Amino acid sequence: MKKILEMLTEEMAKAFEKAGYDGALGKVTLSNRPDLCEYQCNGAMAGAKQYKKAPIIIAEEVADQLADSKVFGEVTAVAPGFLNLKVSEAFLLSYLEEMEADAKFGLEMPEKPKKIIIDYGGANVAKPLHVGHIRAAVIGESIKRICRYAGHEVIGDVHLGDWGLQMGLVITGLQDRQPDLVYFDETYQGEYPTEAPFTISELEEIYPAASAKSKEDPEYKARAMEATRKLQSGVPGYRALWKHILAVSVADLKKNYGSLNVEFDLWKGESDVHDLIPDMVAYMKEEGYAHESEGALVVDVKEETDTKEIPPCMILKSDGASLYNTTDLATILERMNLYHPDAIIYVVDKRQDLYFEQVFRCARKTRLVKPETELKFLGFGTMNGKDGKPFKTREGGVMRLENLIRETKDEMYQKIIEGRHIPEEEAKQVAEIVAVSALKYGDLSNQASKDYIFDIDRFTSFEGDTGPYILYTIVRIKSILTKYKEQGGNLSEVSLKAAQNESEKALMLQLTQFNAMMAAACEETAPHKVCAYIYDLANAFNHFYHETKILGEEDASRKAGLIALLVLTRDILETCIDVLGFSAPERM
RNA sequence: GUGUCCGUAGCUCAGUUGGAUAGAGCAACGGCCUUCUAAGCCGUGGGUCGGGGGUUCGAAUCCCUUCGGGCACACCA
Repeated sequence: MKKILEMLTEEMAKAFEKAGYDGALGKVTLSNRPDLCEYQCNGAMAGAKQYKKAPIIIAEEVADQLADSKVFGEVTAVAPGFLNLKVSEAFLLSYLEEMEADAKFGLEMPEKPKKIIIDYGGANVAKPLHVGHIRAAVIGESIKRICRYAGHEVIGDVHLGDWGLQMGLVITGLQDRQPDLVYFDETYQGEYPTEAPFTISELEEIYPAASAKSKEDPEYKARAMEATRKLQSGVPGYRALWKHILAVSVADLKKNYGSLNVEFDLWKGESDVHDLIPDMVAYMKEEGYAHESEGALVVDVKEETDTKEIPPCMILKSDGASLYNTTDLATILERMNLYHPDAIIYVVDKRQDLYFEQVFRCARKTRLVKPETELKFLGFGTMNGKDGKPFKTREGGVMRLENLIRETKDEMYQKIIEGRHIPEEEAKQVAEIVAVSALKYGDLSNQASKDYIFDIDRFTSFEGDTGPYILYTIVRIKSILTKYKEQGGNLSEVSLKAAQNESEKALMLQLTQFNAMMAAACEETAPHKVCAYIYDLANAFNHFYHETKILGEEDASRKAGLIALLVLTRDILETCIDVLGFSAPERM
């Protein structure tokens, strides 16, 4: 289904042509003076020079051609040459009817859907998620859902940090605590236990302790490195232990991501590509892409057009060990082999911009990807505290994601029971749903690439541009629809009617923008556009709601028309919050 | 130093890709509930779009310059 602006532009282009001007001048845009008109066309001014005519003359001539337009209800030429436009109620109604009948509310599906992999986890095994992980999770999840809704095939990958020295540290730390574990007996031949010899909270204690110790004690670090080596070379006990660590960790991560409605299709990690590295490195050497520099193996990635210095992409350290670049490149290789994606999107802290630029260039140069494969870096900004500096706990430490979520839920719960009489169980459930909306909307309503200030009081507020406000609006609609059904109404028997007043028309016009908005949000990977849209839509609805009696409407046909409008509004709002990654309760 | 992003109301942020009088929310003030959820709606005040120059009919938006800030610059991830 065409976007409404496209249809209006076509109509306007015809009018320009009929009046003897270039149809390309007929571009219609949303009005920036809603007090004067709904849409506008500035083509007359653009064409003034070309035709050596006063813009207002051109505008008037074009307006004359639209006198009996079925699309525009009102066209006025205004000095110096604006064409101020209002659409006809009949056209608006037909547009909404078509939208309503469409499964995607008028959003056109791509002719060739793309296969997209989104890498948006970055969680590390044996380490708890902290606030730094929330943006990747929230933004990545939303982009995944937006692209999926827009008709693409999207695979979300958590890409765990499950390999390397950090695992060696955990294993060494564990060995000190439980030296008699069968896993450390290298002569052991039997089956290993299926139960892990530790819990997630023990794991979370072990890692920081081991990490701290290795920094001051070189001997300890050497042991950890040896453990890492044994793990990577496949010593059975170490592998078995590692599998336990992975399983216990992943279960915990799933729980935490799950509490934010974040789900991954793939739980792959750095370990999955370990075996691909030797061949990949050999290939890069053989083909002459990689060369030695200061003892390390690197691939030059600078280009002549660069204005800045781009350091080479390092493949192997001077001690021959692989590093982050190596696994990232091997991961690209694996993804291409297994999934043949058209695009890979990395939702990562924007500080890694240059690093990913190097990796992408290296992947292209060494032909790990096809020339047409898109590698996209979607960098997000830092989450800061009210002081504008990176978010910290009151004590100054890094806050665990779990705690942040819990605090937000507690805050929400307090607000919900304040001055209300809601059963405790329901209040708790609602608090969870609303808290997730507060956190996610607070994050997503900002442009991803910018830093933003995390303000729990603001995000959990029911007033203003917040998640709870959006949910409240949806709940209001649901409440009316429920009552309508209780009064014997049937939602499947209602049909839209032409707008009868300004607030109703404004709401309808806002609804028509859905497809264009969603297409832009997908194209630009910009969830904040969805937020801005639903905020406007919620405002338009609340304005309309205030002025219109719905259940009290006496004309049954008109009432059914209003109900149909409510249903469509609810569906659009719920579709939008769903792609943002949260949902609305029935009551609140 | 090089590169890069940013600077819009007291605070937090938009700004439809160059259009009319730069918009929201919060905070402040004033109205609206015997009527579908007032967690709402309506209104008032608040701006040299960091500064300067340019491009043109027209600039918060494009170019140059300058000031201020964030971030990144090969053996971490």
